[in-house]
Amino acid sequence: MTDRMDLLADAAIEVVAAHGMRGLTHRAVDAEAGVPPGSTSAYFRTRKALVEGLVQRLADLDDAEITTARLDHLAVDGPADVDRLAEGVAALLDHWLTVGRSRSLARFACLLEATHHPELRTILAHGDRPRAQARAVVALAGSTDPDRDSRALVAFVDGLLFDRLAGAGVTTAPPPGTPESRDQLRHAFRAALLGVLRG
Amino acid sequence: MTDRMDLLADAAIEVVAAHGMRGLTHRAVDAEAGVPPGSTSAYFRTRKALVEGLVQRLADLDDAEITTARLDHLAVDGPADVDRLAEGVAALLDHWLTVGRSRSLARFACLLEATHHPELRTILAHGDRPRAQARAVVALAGSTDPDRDSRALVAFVDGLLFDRLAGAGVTTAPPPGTPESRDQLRHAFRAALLGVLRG
DNA sequence: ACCTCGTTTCTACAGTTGTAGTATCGCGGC
DNA sequence: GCCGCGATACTACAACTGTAGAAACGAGGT
Repeated sequence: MTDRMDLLADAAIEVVAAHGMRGLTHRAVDAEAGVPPGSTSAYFRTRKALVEGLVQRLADLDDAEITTARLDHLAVDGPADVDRLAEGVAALLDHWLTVGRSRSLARFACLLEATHHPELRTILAHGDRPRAQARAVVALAGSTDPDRDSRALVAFVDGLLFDRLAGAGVTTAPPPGTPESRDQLRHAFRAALLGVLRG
Repeated sequence: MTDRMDLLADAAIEVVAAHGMRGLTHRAVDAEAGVPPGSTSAYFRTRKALVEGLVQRLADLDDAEITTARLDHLAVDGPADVDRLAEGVAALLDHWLTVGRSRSLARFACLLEATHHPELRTILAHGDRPRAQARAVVALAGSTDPDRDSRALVAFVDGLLFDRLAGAGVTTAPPPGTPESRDQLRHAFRAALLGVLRG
C-alpha cells in the first residue's frame, strides 16, 4: 500500500531469498531495509500479515513486469517464429536468473508455503498469466488440448528456472547472464515448445 | 544411522512437508514421531545437525528407490520405445505425487535451502542419478550434446512434479493417482522427450 | 504559537526454540 | 545379585521471536 510497506516488503523478499522462509522475522526485515527496529512489526503486526504482504508484493511486481514483457502476440506458424519466441523466453529466463534472482527464489519459497496455506494461493495466482500467454501460443499453433499443453509448457519453463536457481548437479551450468547460458535456455525451451506443438 | 535416527529423520520429513522448513523444530519432530519430548534434541543436538540428518535421509531413501526403478536400460530407437519410457516416467511421477508426496515436498524445500547452505549440496546431489539415466537415454538416441540435453530433460520432469505439487493455477489438474493424471503426465513427458531428441 | 492527527519509532513482555546438562533405564558381564 | 555403560528420557535456561502498547515526531490548519 504505502511506500514504506513496499520498502519493507521488498526487503522481506531479499531476506527470504537469502535466508529462506525460516529467516523471515520482523527484525531481520528491519535490518535488511535499514529502518529502525520495530518498524516491520508496526506495519505488519503479525507474521501472517508479513507473509501476505510479501506475497502480495511479489504479485504486484509480476503485474508490473508482465506489461513490459508480452510474448503472446508472437504467433507461431513457422520455424522462424519458434526461434523468435525461444529468444524471447530465454531473455526472460535470463532476467529472472540475474536481476530477478531474489524474486524468483522468494516465489518458489512462497509457492511451497502456499501448499499448506491456502489463503496465499488466491493472492499468488502463480503462472496464471504466463499460462494464458502460453495457451494463446499453443492454441494458435493448433494444439488439440490447449489447457493441457500450455500447462505442460509453463511447467517446463518453471523447471528450467528452478534447475538453474537451485540445481545442485555435477554437470555445472554456465553462469546466468552469459551468452552460453542464454543459448542453453533458448535451445531447451525451443525443444520443449516443439515437443509440445508437434506432440 | 541407528533406527531411532531414521525414525526421527522420517518424522522430520513429514514435518517439513506439512509445515515447511519454518516448522522444523526439535519439539515438532518429537511430536510427529510420537517419541518423548527431548529425544530429537538428544539425537540431533543442533538444528543444523537435524536438517543435515533429514537431507541425508532423503538421499538414502532415493538411493533405495533408484535401485528398484531403473529406466536407463530402456533404449530409445523407435516410437514404441518412447512410449514405453513415457509410461515408466509417468508411473514414477505418479508415485512421487502420491505415496512419495511428503518426500517430494521436503526435497524441494531442501533444494531451496541448499541455495544458501552449500554443505547440503554435497549430500543432496539431487538429480545426479536421474541425470545420469537421462544422459544414457539421450546419448543412445544420438544427442549431439548429451549433458545439455539430459539436464534439460531432468529439469522438465522436475518442473512437471513441482507444478503438480505446488502449482496454484486456475486450470486445475486431475488429482494425482487417477488415470487422467497419469495420462497427462505421460503425454507431457513424451512431448519433452521428443522435443529434446529431435530438437 | 498551538493543537490535531496520522506516521514513525521505541520498549516491554510472554511464548517459543535451540542447546546442553542431568537423571533414569535396560541389559550383558563379574 | 550387583556393576558398568550405552541408550534413552527429562529438565533447565539463555536467546530469539511475535505481538502489543506507549512515546515521539512532523506536517497542515487555525
